[in-house]
Amino acid sequence: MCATVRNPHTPAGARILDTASALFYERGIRAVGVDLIADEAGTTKKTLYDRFGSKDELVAAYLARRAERWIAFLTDYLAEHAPEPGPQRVLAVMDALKERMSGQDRGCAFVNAFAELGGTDHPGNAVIREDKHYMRSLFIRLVGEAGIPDPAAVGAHAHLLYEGAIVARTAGGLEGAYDEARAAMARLLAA
Amino acid sequence: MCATVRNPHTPAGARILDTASALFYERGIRAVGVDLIADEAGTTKKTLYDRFGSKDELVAAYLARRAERWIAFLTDYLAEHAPEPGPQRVLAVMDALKERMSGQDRGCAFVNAFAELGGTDHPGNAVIREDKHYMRSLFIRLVGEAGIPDPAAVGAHAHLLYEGAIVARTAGGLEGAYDEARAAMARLLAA
DNA sequence: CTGCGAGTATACAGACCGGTATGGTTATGT
DNA sequence: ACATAACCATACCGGTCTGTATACTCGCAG
Repeated sequence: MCATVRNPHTPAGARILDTASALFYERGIRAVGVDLIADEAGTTKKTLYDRFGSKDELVAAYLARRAERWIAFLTDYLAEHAPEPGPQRVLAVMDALKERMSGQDRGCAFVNAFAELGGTDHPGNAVIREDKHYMRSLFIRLVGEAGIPDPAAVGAHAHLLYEGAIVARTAGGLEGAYDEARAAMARLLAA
Repeated sequence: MCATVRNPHTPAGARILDTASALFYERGIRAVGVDLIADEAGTTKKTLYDRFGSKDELVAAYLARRAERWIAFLTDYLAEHAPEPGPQRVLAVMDALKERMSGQDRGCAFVNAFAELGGTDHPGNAVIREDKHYMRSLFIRLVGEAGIPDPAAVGAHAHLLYEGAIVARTAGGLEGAYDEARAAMARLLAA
């Protein structure tokens, strides 16, 4: 029963998802074939298709897990470094981002995926939008909890700085982008 | 003589570049094959390779011309709508962006290209960085000419809002992103 | 009139793509 | 003891990928 939905939570399935995630992020989705993924994961294409059904669904699983892990990291980071509401808690999101992205120069996985999948009916597109909307509403919530007026607008502005920083740092190669975005955010919150 | 450098400025060469540009932007670089480009341009692969040498060089030509045209559009827009230095001239960049991107929901061509080419030695990568650096220094210059203190920092902040707006609007599907970025920019310039 | 650049048309090479088929092995739980 | 899930190994399918080869036509400038 349940022929369409597979269970990827097996040792080989985990290896496949780990390998695919690294390769997709590092080289791009279309640049990585299923043969390579199976090879690098020390398994076979048969197992890959038994676990995930198709490359598209594997891509969607990659994006979904990446979003899940980033949110978990961010939540933990905020709880530890900025547990109290206030402007510092908003700025701590940028600190978390900077720490998370250190050593990763391939930018935002969701923006990159959008570049390859956008405009199609690929199952990954829903995950991409979901991530952006989550970050947007997180900023709005944090700004509101900080007692800053007009949190919908100011939170949106903070979110734009967050997104812009990732692009500027990676595609633009501008090394100070995360610090700049944090400074701009502080300025906006104080205005 | 001059075997490596071809001259793409011929009728068929122009058709190929036009067709390739539209397809690359709309569907992504790796998703579009040279056969399709030649077909849609009403010519042959032979001619494509005679004019551009390789797909990689055609991609680089696509990016270079896109940057060139955007800068020309932006320069004209500023000269017409905000000829005098001042904060309004900085904000006019966002107006130009909004007008330019109306009807185009596939985001920044350079960010998209970075998603597919980043981390390689593809000739297009230089064009990508060049564009981001141009926009960065343009913002710094405009902010400086407006007489605003610390133009290096404030210009950088404006640039981050600019980049973030494109991502939020396209990958994130957030329709008000350009207006939000303009408002945030005004707020920053006034602070 | 002749040489050349530009273009058309078609076929091919060699690799890689996503996906399927067949068949055998091992571990586990009933 | 027997089914089942998970896995490995290998071969294959039709299609597409970038890039090259061959051979022809046309217009133009020296």
